Amino acid sequence: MKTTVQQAEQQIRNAVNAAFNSAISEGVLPEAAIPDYTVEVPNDRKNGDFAVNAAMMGARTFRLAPRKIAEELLSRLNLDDTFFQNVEVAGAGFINFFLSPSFYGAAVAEVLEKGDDYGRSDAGAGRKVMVEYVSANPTGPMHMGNARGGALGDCLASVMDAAGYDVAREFYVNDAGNQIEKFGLSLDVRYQQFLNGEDSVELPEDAYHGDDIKDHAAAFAAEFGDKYLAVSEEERRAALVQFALPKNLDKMHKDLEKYRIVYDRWFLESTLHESGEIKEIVDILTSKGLTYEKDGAIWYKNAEVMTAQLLAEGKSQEEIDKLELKDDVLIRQNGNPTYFAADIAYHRNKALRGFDLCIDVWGADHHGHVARMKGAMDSVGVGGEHLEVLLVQLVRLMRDGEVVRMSKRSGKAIQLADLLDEVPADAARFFFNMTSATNSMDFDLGLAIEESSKNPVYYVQYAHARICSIFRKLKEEGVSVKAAKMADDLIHLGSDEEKELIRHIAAFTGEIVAAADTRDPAKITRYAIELATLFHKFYNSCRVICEDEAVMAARLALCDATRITLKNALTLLKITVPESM
RNA sequence: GCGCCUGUAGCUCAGCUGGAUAGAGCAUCUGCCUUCUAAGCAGAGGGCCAGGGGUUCGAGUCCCUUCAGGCGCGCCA
Repeated sequence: MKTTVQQAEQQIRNAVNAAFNSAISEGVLPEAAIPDYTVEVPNDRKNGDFAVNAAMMGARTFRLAPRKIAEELLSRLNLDDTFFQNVEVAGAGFINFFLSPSFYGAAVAEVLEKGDDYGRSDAGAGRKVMVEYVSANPTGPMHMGNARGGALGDCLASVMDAAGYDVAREFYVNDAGNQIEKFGLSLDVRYQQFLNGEDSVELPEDAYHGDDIKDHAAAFAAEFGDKYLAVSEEERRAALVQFALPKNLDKMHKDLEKYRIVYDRWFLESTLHESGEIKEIVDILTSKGLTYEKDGAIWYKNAEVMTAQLLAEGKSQEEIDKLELKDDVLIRQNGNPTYFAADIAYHRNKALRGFDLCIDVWGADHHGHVARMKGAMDSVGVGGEHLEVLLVQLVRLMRDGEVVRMSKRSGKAIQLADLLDEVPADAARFFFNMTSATNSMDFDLGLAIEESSKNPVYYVQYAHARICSIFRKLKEEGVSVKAAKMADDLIHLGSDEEKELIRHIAAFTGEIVAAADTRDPAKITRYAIELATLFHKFYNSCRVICEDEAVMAARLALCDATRITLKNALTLLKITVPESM
């Protein structure tokens, strides 16, 4: 079912196309294809509610001045039975359309009718999409980058769901491989240091230096004493990992839940090792002649694959040479598969589960792996075009105007949990979702904590609470108003403030689709802010509770439509919608 | 050196597949509560859209180039 805005746009296209056809058949315009024009919303309302650039686009093919074409079209435009009451030619040849009251009534009625479903559409046509995000290393606590990636991935998943995709949320747990060995080693050293003193063993530079490791070791020692000093190093480390890893994962679950992120599935990397899927990857690549042995390791011919791909894309050999493409190790000299090998297996696994599209949210520092991952997916026969990587630029944490380093290993990192202790989840999610992922951002911790009441999230929530307050007051006073739900009842919504508010409300569905298409859920955050602004303006200029019952009924309907839209937008972002503040 | 991202108001950021006079919040200043929530509204100041070329009816937006900043180029993940 088309939204009111879509109907309006369709009406414009029908009228313009019909005008073109009759102008051509009358011989006023030469025989030619109708140009590919756009229907857009002008910045300045003086230029109409919608504008069409067809005359300019057609100037060349019709060999006529845009203005002249526009005039000819204008005289042939039929606006009967449309949402438009007026058209004009302006500027370089724009054809500007002005909405009639029927549109505003229809738009509000649409919201009231759809309620909680308002904003949802079937634009995504049920395509199966997986959004994988955060996927933080379980060897330590989550940091600010995870907080941003989490907000982005989670809201993107919601937005795509609302846009009609069949969405699954997933967390990839790196519970195997090198970093787990390093985790075990670090725990082991701390365990020995705890029992035998700081100087008994030295913690290697590249091990995990965070306090969380010490805490785990101490807890382990408290439970098992020095029992594990007697067993083999291998056994000791395995026991330590088995002790600490579930605790970390449990903490991650809890922290993310506090952040309102709940996954459909936590996918364990270890299952890929156990199932033999990683070995399968190596076998497939080997059977295609894409591996070789060197220095006791098995390598993947990334350079060869990438070169072929880039040549096919039209790149010159010279340009490709400059990239200095390198091959990658799949199986290390020690027999352990690399992260890369496991990751290929994981992405193949996703594709085989039937997802049409897999969106990975990665930190921007991983961008160098995007192309080779897609290439590798092609190589194992699951099509790299099904993978889309969303790179989130890094968050720079500021405190008192100074940059705080975010190294997980420094032990001084600000963790997601710390953030959520100080900043409400509403504010954190909203803040991280105001800036598009392509932009790096500064998160001023002091500002977020001390001045959180200045956060725009309150501004938006306040608009909602204000509306609820109006309805509450009516109820308290026992005033009953005949519901204005039909477009005809809403004819009284005629002020500029009312019309602007309605136009913005009417754009909600399209905004969600745009946010899904561009993978930019921050659009919805900004949409909500704008919606709140327009409501506050309306509220200050138009009294809702007033003498004229018909006006009051119409304005209450508009308030309700605004409330519904605000609620749906914030709910999409998993931000609470208070009824009073 | 090569690659990715970024450069718009004092600060943080919008600006949809190129459209008409470049926008908002914060900050600064001035007004508005005896009537629905002042966590609000109205108004003011503040800009060679980093610089330079090009493409066309038209460029903040597309292409080339220079400069500046961030990130990455491991048998790390």
